[in-house]
Amino acid sequence: MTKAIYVIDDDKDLRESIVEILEANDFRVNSFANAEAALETIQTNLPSLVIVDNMMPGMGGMAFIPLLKKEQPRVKIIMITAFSTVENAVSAMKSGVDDYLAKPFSRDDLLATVKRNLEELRFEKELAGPGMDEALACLSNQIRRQILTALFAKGRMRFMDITRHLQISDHTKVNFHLKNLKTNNLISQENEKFYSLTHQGEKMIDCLSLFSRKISS
Amino acid sequence: MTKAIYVIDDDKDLRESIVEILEANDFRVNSFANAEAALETIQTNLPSLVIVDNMMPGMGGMAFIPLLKKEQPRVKIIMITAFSTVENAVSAMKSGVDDYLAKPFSRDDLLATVKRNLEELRFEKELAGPGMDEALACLSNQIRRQILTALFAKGRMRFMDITRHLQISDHTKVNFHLKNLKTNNLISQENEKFYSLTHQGEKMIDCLSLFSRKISS
DNA sequence: GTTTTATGTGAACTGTACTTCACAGAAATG
DNA sequence: CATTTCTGTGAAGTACAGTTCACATAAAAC
Repeated sequence: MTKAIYVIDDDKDLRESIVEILEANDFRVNSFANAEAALETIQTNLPSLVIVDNMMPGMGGMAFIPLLKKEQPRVKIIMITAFSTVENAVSAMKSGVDDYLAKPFSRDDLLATVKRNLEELRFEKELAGPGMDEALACLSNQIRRQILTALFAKGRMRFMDITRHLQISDHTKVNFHLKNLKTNNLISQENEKFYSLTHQGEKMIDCLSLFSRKISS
Repeated sequence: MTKAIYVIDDDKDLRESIVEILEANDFRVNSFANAEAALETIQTNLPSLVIVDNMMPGMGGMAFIPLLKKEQPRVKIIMITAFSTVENAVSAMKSGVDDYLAKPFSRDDLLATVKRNLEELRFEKELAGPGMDEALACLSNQIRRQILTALFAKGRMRFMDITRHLQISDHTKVNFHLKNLKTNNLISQENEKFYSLTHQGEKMIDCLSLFSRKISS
């Protein structure tokens, strides 16, 4: 379920040639002759990337960007500029333009720019994902990491075994962190007794080990 | 700078044969005929692993363990048991014994057990390291991750560019997280203007990307 | 040169993570 | 059966992370 690319340009020839190039590379494209038309469709079909000419009759590209961002904040915007001048580049950057295509541009320029921005978007989405906050916060506690490594080494342990292994006098503290780990699906409890790592938990051990190597190197 | 292994056994023959095996494998070994002698030395030369017989005249292995743990909480303890009975195994586990060697044991038994426990220790130390807490806590915030990915994509950005890119209205919030990232050496600021990723920061991007793949898989 | 934008600092406030304490039923142990 | 150990829950308190607000100075724009 890849999201759409919008192409917005009043120049029919250029617009159709862009659409043709993108569709030949299996992108899903919607094209519009002006910004107003694009805004009408945006509610029903959110784009992940927009290619827009900054010089257009009616609403120009610059006026269009804030409205677009309001509907789809994470969209990537590529602006087509007639002359690659410094002034509009700076002001457009401030409005949230992510990339430029200076006319004239080649087929390869277009494809490279589009692909690069889509890749950036994928990357940003990946790292902003909702699970990341919880997972990293869960691992950012030393006691919880110690529980994970203990379970990794011993395989399965009972509650008080873990508590003693960590040399923690207050067992309720351990219980707190165990619940946290269980909530995050890193450990599981069998028969109301033995705690052990889940598959997710084992993967986190991998991550942590790689992590510490990166940090110390 | 590898830490020492203590061998504590009143049986002179067994003790010396253990020492010989370990030293032949390049371990640094201190040997003692009784627990009291070991405790005298422990202050000046902290062991990372202790092999102790549980049946000894004077202080037995069981009484020795809490005193040992008090001095060196993270030490790994391997207990030599005459008969591998269930009862003392359970009670010793509760005292913090990490592993057993049931008499008689082979040279390979000994070496495998020692190596396994030292490896466990190294692993635990690695993941409990002081830098891990801060690094993971730093990355557990979505805004900070977004800053990192933005800097990764754009290379270098000014303060307000970052703020706008994240669509955050309150710039002081961004400043807060920037300071945090700077404190953790993930980003740096050149010429009082441009922020960019440090080498550490780039490595964290790697980690995060691997991390998200592990989580979603 | 006046105004706006950029880039911050420090204090107050808020919410969340973590700890500690008091208690309590189930299980094991003697 | 009495007692200790195991395994928890829930409330209260504490520390820290994160937010928001008020303000301030330097640079840029007009």
